[in-house]
Amino acid sequence: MTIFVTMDKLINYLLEFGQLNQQQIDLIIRKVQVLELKKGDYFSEAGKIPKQVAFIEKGILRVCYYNSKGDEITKYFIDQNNFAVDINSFNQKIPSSEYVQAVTDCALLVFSTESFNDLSATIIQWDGIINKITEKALVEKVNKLSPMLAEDATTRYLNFLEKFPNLANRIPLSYLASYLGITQSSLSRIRKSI
Amino acid sequence: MTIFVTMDKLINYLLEFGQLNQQQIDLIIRKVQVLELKKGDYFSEAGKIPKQVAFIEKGILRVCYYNSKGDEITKYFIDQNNFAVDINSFNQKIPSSEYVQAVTDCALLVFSTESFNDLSATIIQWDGIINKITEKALVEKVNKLSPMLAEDATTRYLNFLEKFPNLANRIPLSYLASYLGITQSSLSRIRKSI
DNA sequence: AAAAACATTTGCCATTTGGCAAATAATGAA
DNA sequence: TTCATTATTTGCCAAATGGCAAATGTTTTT
Repeated sequence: MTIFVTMDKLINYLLEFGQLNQQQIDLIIRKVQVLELKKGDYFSEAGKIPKQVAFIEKGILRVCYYNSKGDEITKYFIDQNNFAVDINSFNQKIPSSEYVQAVTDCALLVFSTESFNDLSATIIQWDGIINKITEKALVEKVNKLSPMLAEDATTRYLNFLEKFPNLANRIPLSYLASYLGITQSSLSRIRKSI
Repeated sequence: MTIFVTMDKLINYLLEFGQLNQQQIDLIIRKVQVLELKKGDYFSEAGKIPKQVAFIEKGILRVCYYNSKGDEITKYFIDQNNFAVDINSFNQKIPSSEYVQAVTDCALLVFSTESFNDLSATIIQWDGIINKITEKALVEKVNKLSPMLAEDATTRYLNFLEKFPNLANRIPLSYLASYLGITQSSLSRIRKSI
């Protein structure tokens, strides 16, 4: 069964960062492939060179890695209507130490590296738009992570609830706990106390 | 008394991110102003639209803000040989809610917004170089912040010592404690226990 | 040098969070 | 449905960190 997916969200998103005429928009749409992931599927895996850039049309991804103690840590979640790029290795063509997993069923709009480069060569505004998008995404991550250190676990959990209201009860506790920097049991107790 | 400052570090830094011919380099050098800050001086202040971009030739800056409880929080430190830009408001021309302060005596190489725009218009590679620099700086911040949540305070302190070996004892405890997400007294105890 | 202002350490105790294992609940497979 | 697997909750106690105020140490000013 295939879900009905349009390019509208992607195009509107791109247009927030720069102008594109209809011809350019058509070109972009032709380079996109729809990829559907089931909850739990991987979009990219550690140790491989990530070769794709994706716009999340629907669903939520998480980026994670194993720390030195061997615990799996969720570095951050990426909500729909955002791009998912491996910030560490997309540019450098080095293997990633992180992997990207679907937290819920997802519909992704995927650009292969080649299409991406084609667009960069064909559409003069492309690089500028992508840079703005990347910078904005990174700034948001910094702004989200930075205050977390100064807040206690309960506050961090409440903030998460605000950002992803209907997610907290649909994902494994372990995903969320490692993102919040606490253990599963602590998160369980925090939940109870609210 | 004026300290002797050359443009070498700045130019070498820029050249890591793109090619520049001698004529372009001269142009850049002509746009730069040397600004010396004493320990404790402010480079930019909250509530104002930051109008400058600076390369830290020597010294260390910190970016900080007041949280909802009114505590002053050090968001991050910026070491010499890096650019200091207000990531939130440089592009948007909105007032910053953060301020930037010299943690040690500093020598900054400052571009006014106008010079910066001139260079952008004159040197074709300029925007690309600056984008790469900005992205790299942001990625480093994310990568530094993200694991901090998963580590205990002692580990965070030890990591800081590694990154800024000769700084920890020369700055107020409060700067460092708020960066590490703990109280002054806790940091004091952690120090003792090492 | 003395005083004042500021920064750091310490004691005491409360609160938060972790670690581990067992109990319970939820999910998925046969 | 029933069994097996996996996820979550809970109890118990230990460890980490916070809050506050007093003591001590350091720096700056007069």
